[in-house]
Amino acid sequence: MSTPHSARARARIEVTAAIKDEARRQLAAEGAAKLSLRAVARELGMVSSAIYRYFPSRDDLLTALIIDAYDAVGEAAESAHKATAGAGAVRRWTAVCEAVRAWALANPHEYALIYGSPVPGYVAPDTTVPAASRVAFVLIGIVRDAVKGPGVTVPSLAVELRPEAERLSADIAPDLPPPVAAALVAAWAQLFGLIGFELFGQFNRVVEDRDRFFRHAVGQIARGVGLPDRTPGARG
Amino acid sequence: MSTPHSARARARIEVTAAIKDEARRQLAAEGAAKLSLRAVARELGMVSSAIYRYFPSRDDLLTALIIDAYDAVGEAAESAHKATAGAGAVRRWTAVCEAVRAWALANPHEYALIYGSPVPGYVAPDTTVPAASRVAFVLIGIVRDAVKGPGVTVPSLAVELRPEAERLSADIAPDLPPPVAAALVAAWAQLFGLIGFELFGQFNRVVEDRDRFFRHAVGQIARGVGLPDRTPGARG
DNA sequence: GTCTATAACGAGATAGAC
DNA sequence: GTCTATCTCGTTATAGAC
Repeated sequence: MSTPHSARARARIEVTAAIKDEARRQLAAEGAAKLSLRAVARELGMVSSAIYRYFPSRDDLLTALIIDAYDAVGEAAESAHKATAGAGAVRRWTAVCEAVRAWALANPHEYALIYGSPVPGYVAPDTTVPAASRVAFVLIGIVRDAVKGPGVTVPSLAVELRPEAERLSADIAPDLPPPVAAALVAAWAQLFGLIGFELFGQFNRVVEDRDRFFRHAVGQIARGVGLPDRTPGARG
Repeated sequence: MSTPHSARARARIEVTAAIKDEARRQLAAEGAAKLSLRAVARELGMVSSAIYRYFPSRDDLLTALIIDAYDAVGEAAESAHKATAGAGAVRRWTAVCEAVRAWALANPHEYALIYGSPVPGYVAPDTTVPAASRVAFVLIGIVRDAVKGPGVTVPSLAVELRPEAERLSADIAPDLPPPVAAALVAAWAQLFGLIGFELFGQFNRVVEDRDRFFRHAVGQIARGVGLPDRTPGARG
């Protein structure tokens, strides 16, 4: 019960990967709404009932694809974050945003799966939350580091938003001043507004030099959060 | 050729509206990808081929729904714009953004149809462009008016984005300074980032007081475009 | 001319018997 | 795991009612 086990385990991993790959192909071709276990099985030359050994339901396959997608963007963001260690806050912010955008442009259908319209009849389970939070955590990390140093401008905050800002700060980043936490959450949403508009065609016939436009826009967003253009003593 | 024509015309309008209503119901239930002419016809008690007298193809029905949705948000935005005539620029901006958000919350499936993931296999024809531009035109109008008066802060603009900003200004609003035009396009995308995140569930367990959060965030965005908090001599 | 109904095509999904 | 009978779909051709 030693080799058979590991051989079986290896086979299982391979088949699972093949199923997900084929499912991603269908995602691109037909959309998440029409993802069908039968079609995946057919394309893989297996019988439909065999798939259920790997994914108990269509929704479970969808969930796996969603988690994979969130992990992929998250990893792209984390890589850019590590690669710019020591740079100024706005530069790091921009690099991370550009990494997220680059991933989105390279994987538009997976982007649509996680940040686009909800799939009818599907509700994402809580298991997706950790993967879904990775990009946000990277952005929080950048701001957290910047707040430790000088040059951060705490944005203004209307009194009526104070309670919400304090709750946000306590929930997601206790070391951030509430106005910064609130601005950061808004910035996070705005970043994906830019990416979504480009990806889903709203920028067609409007924005042409999209690389530069994006870089400029996310820089503006970063300054809106209060990040300093240059951190004194930092490289970059 | 007087009464028979108008009676027929009236019937035609009614049937067309019934088809679209039923199609919208299916949009909400199954998503745009699964919108089916046959199902619409069945639910309406007509035979599938009869629908073709009203919509030459499934894609044409989709296009009609898309144009209707764009027109509906556009009208909501235009109403809010008119209702705040004479008020300060940030206040008008906020009112228009809130009207768009309110429409989106009230019509989530139609919002997803126009601002969410593209429908697989469907490409929107150029006929959708005028309706799709209405919200943007309202936002442009607010900024245009503000620029005529005092208090507008022209945002900074990196040299590398100058050509694109000048092109944008020339294309969409020749009377806006290029940095303002560029900031406005970014703001436009960011607005829908906020709405999309709320609607598509990214704010679940994150933002609670969403009305106030949204109002605050779009105010920040408006200031990023350079709009003055108060226009001297203006009501509001 | 305008509409509805019948029937059919080719393609694909699905359920169940075996 | 396979096969078949029965569904769905978009779309078209055709015939007839108003």
